[in-house]
Amino acid sequence: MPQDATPTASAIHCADCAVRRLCLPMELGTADVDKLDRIVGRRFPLAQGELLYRSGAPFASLYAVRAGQFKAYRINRDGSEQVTGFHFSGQLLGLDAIASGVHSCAVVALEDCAVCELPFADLEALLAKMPALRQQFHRMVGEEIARMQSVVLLLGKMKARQRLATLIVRAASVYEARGYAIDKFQLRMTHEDLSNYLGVTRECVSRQLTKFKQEGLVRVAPRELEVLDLPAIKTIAAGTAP
Amino acid sequence: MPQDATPTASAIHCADCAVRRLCLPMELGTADVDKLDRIVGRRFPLAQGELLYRSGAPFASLYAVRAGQFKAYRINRDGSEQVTGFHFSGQLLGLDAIASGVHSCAVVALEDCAVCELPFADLEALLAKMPALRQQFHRMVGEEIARMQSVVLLLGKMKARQRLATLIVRAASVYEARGYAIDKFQLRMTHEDLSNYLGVTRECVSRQLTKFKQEGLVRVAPRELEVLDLPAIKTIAAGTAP
DNA sequence: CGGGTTCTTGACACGGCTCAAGCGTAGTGG
DNA sequence: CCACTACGCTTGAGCCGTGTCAAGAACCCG
Repeated sequence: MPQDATPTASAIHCADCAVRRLCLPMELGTADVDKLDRIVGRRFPLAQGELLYRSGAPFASLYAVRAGQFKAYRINRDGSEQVTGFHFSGQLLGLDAIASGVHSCAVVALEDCAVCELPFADLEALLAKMPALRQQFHRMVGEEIARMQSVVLLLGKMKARQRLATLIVRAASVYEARGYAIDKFQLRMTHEDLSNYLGVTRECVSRQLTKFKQEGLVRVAPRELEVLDLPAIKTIAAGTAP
Repeated sequence: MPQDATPTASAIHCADCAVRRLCLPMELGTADVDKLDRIVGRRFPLAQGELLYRSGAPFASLYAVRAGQFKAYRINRDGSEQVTGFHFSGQLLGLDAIASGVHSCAVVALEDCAVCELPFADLEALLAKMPALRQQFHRMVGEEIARMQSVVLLLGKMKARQRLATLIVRAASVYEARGYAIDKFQLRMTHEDLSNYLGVTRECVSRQLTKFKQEGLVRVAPRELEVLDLPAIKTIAAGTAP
């Protein structure tokens, strides 16, 4: 884990952050954002492949993603890896450790990223004083639970084709919320990670993608996906069409 | 949803509750438990099959389970049901609605149950004033997230046999934490619900249970399960043995 | 006792897993 | 600049676990 902030770190503030509308500041007033800004610890970059924290690390802080994509995963007893989610700018990382005080997941940067550290003790103290912040925090925690529930739905009920379609639809909406084009985006994760997350094999992801390609729904470039027919993919994701 | 508390409801307090060690009061001091006790709204029973709340209902309160078992489920667009979890005494229900303000799941009583209503606005106000309660609340929210993660793991990586073994192990630990025998317990849910939760078919659950029976690991009576060889089942659940 | 629900069991089909080989691209070092 | 390697992706063949469909048994409740 990197120990130092970048030289420009002190110039970055929540008030100017590109993703403040998606992050804890959300609808907070200027004064409240300032107070939040003051408890933020280090704001630092992570290079692709670097670990934000590893599984088993003691919990001290939450991390807000300012830029980039992350992968969260667990290591099972048998040594196998389970990807529990992909995380984007504006999201909070580390919520799963609040209960036990230990990070149950490891989190790794899928590209060059930037995060803000939120020492949990300070955040808790601030939550006590600021009802609006408390509401936002509970909102984000609730969103994390809702997100997990939708993953359960995906893994419990869908076939491979529908799972992949669902992932594409979600990726599109994630990029849309961040102001990017929804019809062409970069999938930073490998098929390996993708398949792990979707609960199928690498080969299966590859085959399903090939099918989508043949049906003219997507165009695939290395590490990039162009969505040609989002409505059709949405139909597949909804399960109303095969 | 029932509208009236039982005649004896006013006599019930958190301080005397059988599951206070598992619920929000946990390690709180007497004074703090009293304050929590005062914001608890209705404490009421639910008959088997009654809905605590339905999907889409506006969120106003969390519910603490005082006694009994619940099933939480979603209805997909195509009308199918997805069981998202089973809930026991001491657990908080409704956390998934904090983000959106609307319950995304419905919750139904699998047997005669009793719950305590926690108006969320009141709880929030109390959280601001009581650091210890805040900590407990965050702990329980974190546990919910961790619980969901383990479901994701189950659905994403395990075969049917391992899933069922995992469910039995968890049920045993749930009953143990509540002071019941770990080797003989009642499964209030139908195979239908069980299979739905585990992401397999009814028939598959039945077949796997039959196998366990043949191997001398369990004995099955209607709606009841006797665990004969918990260590063996734990081994299966861990994935180290088939 | 009777009617509906729940559970069991069998036969068969199919989706996805496994194993294996081949391909393309990026990065490395001579 | 071009092997050479490493890694990720694609594609195929065969098999196994589950889903599906169907029938019957057991159970529960009125």
